[in-house]
Parts: sequence; C-alpha cells; structure tokens
Amino acid sequence: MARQRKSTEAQHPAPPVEGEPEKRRAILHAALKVFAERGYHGCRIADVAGEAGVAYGLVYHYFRNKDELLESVFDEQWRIFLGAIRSIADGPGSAPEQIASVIRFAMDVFRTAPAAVRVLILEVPRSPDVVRAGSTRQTFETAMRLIAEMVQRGQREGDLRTDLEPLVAAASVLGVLDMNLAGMLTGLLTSPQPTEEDLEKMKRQVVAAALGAVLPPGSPS
Amino acid sequence: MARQRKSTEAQHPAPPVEGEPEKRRAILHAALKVFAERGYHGCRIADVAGEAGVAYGLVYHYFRNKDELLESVFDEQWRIFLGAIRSIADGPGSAPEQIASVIRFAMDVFRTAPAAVRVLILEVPRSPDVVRAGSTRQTFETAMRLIAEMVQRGQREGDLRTDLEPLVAAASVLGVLDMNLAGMLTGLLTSPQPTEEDLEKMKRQVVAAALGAVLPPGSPS
Amino acid sequence: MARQRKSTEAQHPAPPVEGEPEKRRAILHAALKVFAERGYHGCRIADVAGEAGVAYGLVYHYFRNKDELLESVFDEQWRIFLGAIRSIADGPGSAPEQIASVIRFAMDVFRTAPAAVRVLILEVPRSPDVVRAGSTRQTFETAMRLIAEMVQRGQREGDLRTDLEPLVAAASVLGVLDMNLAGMLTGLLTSPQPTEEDLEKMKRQVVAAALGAVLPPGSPS
Amino acid sequence: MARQRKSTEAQHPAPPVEGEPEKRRAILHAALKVFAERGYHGCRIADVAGEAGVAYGLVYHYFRNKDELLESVFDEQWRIFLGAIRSIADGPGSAPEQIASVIRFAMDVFRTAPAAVRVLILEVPRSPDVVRAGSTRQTFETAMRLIAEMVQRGQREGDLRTDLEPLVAAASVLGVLDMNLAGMLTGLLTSPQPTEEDLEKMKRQVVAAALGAVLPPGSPS
DNA sequence: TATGAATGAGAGTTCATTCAT
DNA sequence: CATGAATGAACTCTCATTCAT
Repeated sequence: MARQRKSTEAQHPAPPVEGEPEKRRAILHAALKVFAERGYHGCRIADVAGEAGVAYGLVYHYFRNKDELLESVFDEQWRIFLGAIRSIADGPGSAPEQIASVIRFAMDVFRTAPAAVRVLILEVPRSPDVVRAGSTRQTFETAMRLIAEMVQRGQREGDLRTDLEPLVAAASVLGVLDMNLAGMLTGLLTSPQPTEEDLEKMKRQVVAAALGAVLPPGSPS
Repeated sequence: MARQRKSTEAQHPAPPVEGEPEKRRAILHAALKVFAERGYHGCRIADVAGEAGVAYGLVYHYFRNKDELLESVFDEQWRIFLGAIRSIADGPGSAPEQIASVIRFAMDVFRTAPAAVRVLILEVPRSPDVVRAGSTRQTFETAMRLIAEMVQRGQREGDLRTDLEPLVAAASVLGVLDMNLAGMLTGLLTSPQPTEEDLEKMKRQVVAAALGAVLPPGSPS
Repeated sequence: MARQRKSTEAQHPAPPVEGEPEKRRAILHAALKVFAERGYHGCRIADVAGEAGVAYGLVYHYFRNKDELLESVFDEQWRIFLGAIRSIADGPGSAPEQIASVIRFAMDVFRTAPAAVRVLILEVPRSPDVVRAGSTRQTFETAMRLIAEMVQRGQREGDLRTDLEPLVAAASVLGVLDMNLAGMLTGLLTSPQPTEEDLEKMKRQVVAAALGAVLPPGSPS
Repeated sequence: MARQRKSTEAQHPAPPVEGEPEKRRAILHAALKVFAERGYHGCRIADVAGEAGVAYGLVYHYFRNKDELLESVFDEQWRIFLGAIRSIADGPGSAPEQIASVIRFAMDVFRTAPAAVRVLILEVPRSPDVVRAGSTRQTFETAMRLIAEMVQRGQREGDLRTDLEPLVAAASVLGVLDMNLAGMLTGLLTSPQPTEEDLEKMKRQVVAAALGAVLPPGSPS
C-alpha cells in the first residue's frame, strides 16, 4: 500500500505518482494555486494552463472538463487529509488524543500549504452541485464519518460526552477547525502571514476548543 | 423605536421598510430565493427577474449591477442576524446564556427560513471578491466581534474559560453553529426536511457543543 | 418677418419663439450641449433630461423620439446659419465679398457658441441615416446650393473662376471652413481656448484660403 | 524594402502582411466594409464576423474589443494614405506639384476603394473619443503635418502664398479634398456611381480648387 | 503528446420607449 | 403638463470546449 501514509506529518505538495506525466502534475498543481487564489468561478482554464506553462488544449487532454479538473484537485487534497485521519484512527491513543492529532495535522498543513487548505476549507462546500455531488462530496462525508467513528469509540470508552450524536460531535469538531482556519486565511484571527509562534498558539487554542466541545462536561482539560 | 427588536424570535421574511417600492422588495426576495437555490454564479439576473415577476431591466433600475443586488441581499439578512445578536447582548443573562440564545436564534431562523440561512452560511464566503470585500465582510466581522465581546464578559465574570482568546472562542462558537447548519442543509445530519422534533434535538445538541467549547473545563454542563 | 435677420452678427442661443413652452426650450438647449459634448450615440435621453432639469418622460412629450429631438437641434442650428447666408445673399456686395461674409459669420458663431458649431460640423454627417436622410440632409444641401448660387453669380459677373462647377466651388469653400473649424475644435490649429486675437487671425486666413480656392487664378487677393 | 512604395498609384485592398493569419485579414477586411456601410455605432461585431465568414468569438481572439478592431481598421487605411504622402514628399517636384499628387492619389483611391475612403473621410473624425484619442488621432495629425511641411517648403521656394500658416494651409487643402469626397460619397456632387469621365473631371477641379487656396494670389493656375 | 486557432452559447448591461398616475 | 417606474430588445464580451495539425 504505497499510498498509505503512517506518518501524520504534513506532506505537500502532493505525492508524485509514478508514471504520472509531468505536465499533468504541473496542471494539477497550477489548478490548485489558481483555484485557491480566484475561487471556482474566477479560475479559468486559460489561467491554469498559463500558470502551468502549458498549452491551452493540453488541459483537455488530461481532464475531460473543468469540473473534472477541479474535482481532481479536491480529491487529491482530501485524499491526503483522509489518509492522515485514517492513519491516526488506526494508530494508538484515546479518542480525544486522536481528535487532537487530526486538528494538529490540519493546522500543520496550513503552515506549509495554505493554498491547499484554502481550497479544502473555503471552496469545497461552495462549489457547484456537479462537483459537490461527485466524489468530492463523498470524500467529505467520509472524513466526517471517520471522525464520527472516533467519537463513537470515545463515547464507548467513557472519554467523550454521550449527549451528542457522533455525527453532530464530528461536525462540531470540524466546524471549530474550519472557522478558525477561515479566520486565519482572511486575516481576522491572525495576521495574513503569521509567525511560527502565532501558529503554535492558535494550534493549542483550536485543539482546546474542539476538544471542549466533545469532552464530558465535568472532565478536566 | 420601531426597528429595535427585543424578542429573539426568528423574524422572516425581512421587515418591510416603509416607503420602499413593492417591486424592489419583490426583487430582493426573489434574489434571496434564487440565490439560495443556485448559488452566486448559477443565479442569473433573468432568473431573479422571472421569480419576482418583473421585467428584466427593472432589476437594473433598483440595483446598479448583480454584485450590488446580491450584496443587498447579504446585508439585509446579516442585519437581521446582527440585530438579534445585539438585542441578546443588550439583554439580561450571563455570557453562556446569551451565547446559547444566539445559537437558538440561528437554529430557529433555519426552521422558518432555510433559504436565508443557506445564503448566509454557504454563499457569503464563496462570492466574488467585490462582495466579500464590501460591506458584507464588515458585517460578518461585526458579528464575530459581538460574540467575542460576550465571551470577554464571560471570562471576566468567571463563566467562561480564559485560555482562549475571545476571537478564537467566538470563531469556535460560530464554527460549531455553521458546520452543523451546513450539515443540516446538505442532509448529512438530518433529513432534508427535518421534523420539529429533529430540529429541537439538533438545537439542544448544537447549544451543548458550542458551549462546551468555551466553558471552563471543569464546569458542569 | 420676425425670423428674417438682417444682421450677420452671431446670435446665440437660439431665438426664443413666442408661445414655445419654456421646458421645451430647456430640453432643446440641453440637447445641444450634451450632444456637442458626447456625440450622437454617446448622448442619452437621460443625460438630456438631467441637463435640462426635467423629468425623463417629458422629453417624449415634446419630441416623438431621440431622432426627432436631435433633428430639431440640427434644424434649429442650421436654420440660423441658413438665415444668415440668405441675408447675406440678399444683401449688397460682390460674390467674393458675400462668400467672405459667410465665412466670417461662421467663425464668429464659433467664438460665442462653439458647442453649436461642433454639432453642425462634426456631428451632422456621423448621425444615423434617419437623421441624415431627414430634413437635416436637405438643410445641409440647401446651404450648399445657396453658396453655389453665389458662386454662379460671381462667375457670371467675372469675379470668380469659371473652371469650377458651382457646386464643386461651394463644396470647396465649405470644406476649407469645415476643416479649419474642426482643427480649432480639436485643438490642432489653435489652443482649445483661443484668444480673441487668435480667432481674428484665423478668420482672416480662412477667408483668404476659401476665396483663393474660387477666385480666378490671376486675380489679386 | 518591400513596404516602401514609390508609386503613388492607389493600392487596395491593403497589403498582405506576411505571417498575418488569413482570418485576421478577413476580419479586418470585413470590418472596413461593414464599418463603411453602417458607421461606427451601426456596425455590430456580429455583422463583421458574419461578413468575414468567421465565428463570433474569433473577432475577440484577434482584437481585444470593438474599439481596438476599428482602430486597427483606421490605422491600416491611414498608414496606406500616409505612406503615399511620404512617398510623394520624398519624391521630385515642386510643392504645388506634390500637393496636386496627394489630391490625385486620394481621388484615385476613391475610384478603387470607396469604402476605405468613406471610412477615412466620414467616420474617423466622428468616432468615439477612445478611438479618436488613440493612435488614429496621431496618425491624422501626422498626415496634416506632412502636408504642412510641403507647404512650408513651397513658401520658402516662393511657390505658395506666405500669408497662411502652414497648418492652416494644410487644413484648407485637406478640407477641399474632404468635402468634395463627402459630396461624391453622398451623391450630391456626382451620381453615386460616377463614370470614369465624371471622376476625371472631379479630379481636375478638386486639384484646381485646392491649389487655388494655397497658391500666391497673383499666380497663374 | 502537444498546440492554439476556432466555435458559439450564454450572461451582464444599456437605454430608447411606453404608460399609469 | 409632468413624472419616473417599468419594459425588453439589442449588443458586447467571456470562456468552456472542440479540432485540425
């Protein structure tokens, strides 16, 4: 299982798939960048091709159409995130510790690849139905369900509060993560180019808030 | 002071401003609906005009262009939400109680006007920069700051945990709310047309999760 | 004959017709101004109404449509010019002297009402066929023919060269006038706001050039 | 020096620039025709594309927008005229002879390419400011200045009257040419499809009139 | 593979004109 | 007379997609 990643370290840019044409990678990479900068509708095929240093028509050689291109971008990014979640879930630690790891992973990725995070956080849930309904939607739900399973285990083991349905708890954890990342991206919570120290402080707080939402009311932090 | 609203009950559709032309209202109302259904880019002026039962050009009689129209929609919806938050902040109750009231208000609005919520939650951040950067952005930040002030008071009075910066705490509360609403809108957390009972249950859980994120670790629910 | 003008002095703005509604005049006056500033296609009914300080629809009360409005503007201005030419033609003086008077009159008008000249010189031929084909065209041709008649008399009386057909001679005279006025309007021949002295010098030269075109080759200036 | 033209013969349609895409030429050619027929505002991009037998969007592949397209048409036509003037100026002959050549050249072009002349004479000075202010304006002024330089030489050499400023003299020459061409175009001076003989007669007369405007008063024709 | 010319449906915007008051 | 809301046809420009080379 070459794609299985055991480490939870942020890994960007995406893993080079052996045998994948170099220009295809370039296009995908450019798409991520342009997409992050301009959003789904503001990003034109011409921009992507230009950014990739590739001819117009080549994009259509590798991708059926715009939607497929962008869905590929989503998928790739999510696959990475999903892989990390799976690794964490399969690894050791109590449910709260695993949830904290997931949050930390996401915050770490933000440090090295804010563009990717911007796409995942801000654009995914806001793309047209074609994309939303496709594999991306499924992938997003998968992430949610993986977290929900963690929660379920935590509830069984008495580490997490039981008055929240697992999916609601998972949504709450991801919501805390999402909105804080959005706040960082838009410069509301940190300066647009935060220092390492800023990021560490944010990481601690976001972990604390996310766990607070799902820990049993009387439990110590 | 007719505009001052003391109740936190959901109030939709938007208050009729006296002297405002009826057709302008119709256009605004139609825009909200079409916008919620199709998103910013999927919604064409022709659709709005059609939905409002009004001639194409009239939209341009009342609004300079598409951006301004949609910004007006945003503003109106946010103003309502903001008004509610202000009323709650100015009213009685401890910080945690006030925060719970804000969440409950938003969940109540969802019951009566899911389209409005869909627009606020899913569409606002995906809109083009013109809109994002305009008054909408400001309005959103204002909401965040109002919650942050509530948090600050709660921290002073010993009701809320002090290890979170107020803005981070506010982002976390809104994140929990946002992601759960998004989950309801997309049918992930509830059926697309949830029953009253479903909604009540969701409301309780979301309030619990949001408060959990900001209450002191050892405090009872 | 109140409209018959014996003097060749520039008379602007146009003569108030008794019984003509004041607002109609205002509209006509505004149309001349806006038209001169923005040209036929750049001039919108809204601009004219705004400039006249009058409601939108009132323009359509007094004029059937845009073409008729602008044709009225043309007509009025040309009627003035035509009236002057007729006065001159009916008055004393040899053909060359009369032609010189026509040129001087036009140059004088430019001094007091450049907007009117701009419309007559630059806008008439660029207008849509409806206008060109209408009374304006006729009026323009009338002016040409009046000059041609002057030329004819001059040829009979031995004051003007006979190797030019009268209409060609007339076109040449008007051409010299037209292009020099255009050069003044665009700032190519004089500064955009020429002094009195500049204008006097231009007047002398234009008269000299125009006459040169039609005088017999060997005649003294 | 392929582009250098020593002959003053009318050369239309425009010279094929090697390496220029065929369809670009077709569009430019169609634009000249449609433009001449309908004028700047009456000519729609769809018409041009249709006339060129080309898809709508291709026009925008080669030209940024309508203004740029039409400015290109202007420029090309003027460049040809300008080239001819330069050739004449650089060639032999006294100033009056050169001026006569310029007039004859223009009249010859009219015979072979009335559309081009219509555009240059009737449309250029009447286009929107964007165009007027662009390179076209400059080109027009260049033509004027070239003639003015001819005049200046003629004045120095005693062939032309000295009581006219060179630019005024140039404007007068071009004015005679312009108004007579306009008269021919509109059918006022000749039938709309004049015979060769008509044209020859017109040519002689226009040359005579134009020279008359600038020759010393007492000089023989 | 790779290129970029070519296509054309679609959307936003303008503005002359009408009409109820 | 006077107003300005209401209408909708027309036109420019964009951009995803195709295709010949």
